[in-house]
Amino acid sequence: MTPDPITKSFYARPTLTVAAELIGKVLVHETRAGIAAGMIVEVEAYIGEDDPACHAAPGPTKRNAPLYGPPGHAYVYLNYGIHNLVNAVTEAEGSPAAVLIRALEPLDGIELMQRRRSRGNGPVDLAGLCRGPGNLTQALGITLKQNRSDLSRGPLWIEDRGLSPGTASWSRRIGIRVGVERPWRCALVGHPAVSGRPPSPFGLRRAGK
DNA sequence: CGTTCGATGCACT
DNA sequence: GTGCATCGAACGT
Repeated sequence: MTPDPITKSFYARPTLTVAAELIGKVLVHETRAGIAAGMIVEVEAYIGEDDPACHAAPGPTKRNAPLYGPPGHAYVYLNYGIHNLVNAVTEAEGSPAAVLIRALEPLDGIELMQRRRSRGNGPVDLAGLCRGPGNLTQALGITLKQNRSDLSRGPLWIEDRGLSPGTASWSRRIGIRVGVERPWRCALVGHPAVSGRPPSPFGLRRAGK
């Protein structure tokens, strides 16, 4: 028996609550190629126009419109011209906030995911298959077509299989230049699929010309 | 080990 | 024209 997709009321709550409870849930994407799924092991919260790292910081734009839309929908966008990143919209309509899915433990469709991630070189090891927000969307075949899609209907959804994920803890968000101080990243302690970029002591990088 | 840098597309100013 | 919620190869130590 396959569990039903998590419904809208789950997402229509404070973003930090949703983020914490998404750990251990299962992200599933079904395409013509088949089903691919993994347990969520790492997320980050982006909350409101006051959060400088949130895409809603400049106020409503064409790009961030899904953040202002109904909770329980996907916000997918292209980053660095290469990577699709997937979020679950939270809170309420008009309250721009979302949870970024950063890493999964592969569960279903592993061969399919290997194929999608394969760069023609060697195979990707299991722990690295869905580690990092850009890698997991590639493995699941998530693209901009899934932007604004309803996560309670599919073909992209999140379900509760009653897994016992282990202990999660909060830390600083990764890979952003502003709003770094907010400890809004939630990840399973010691899980091999969690993306670990240790913070460099001098993270400043000057873009030369 | 560590850090740097190129690839790449699109929204935003 | 600029700047990313990234990734991984290519360096240096």
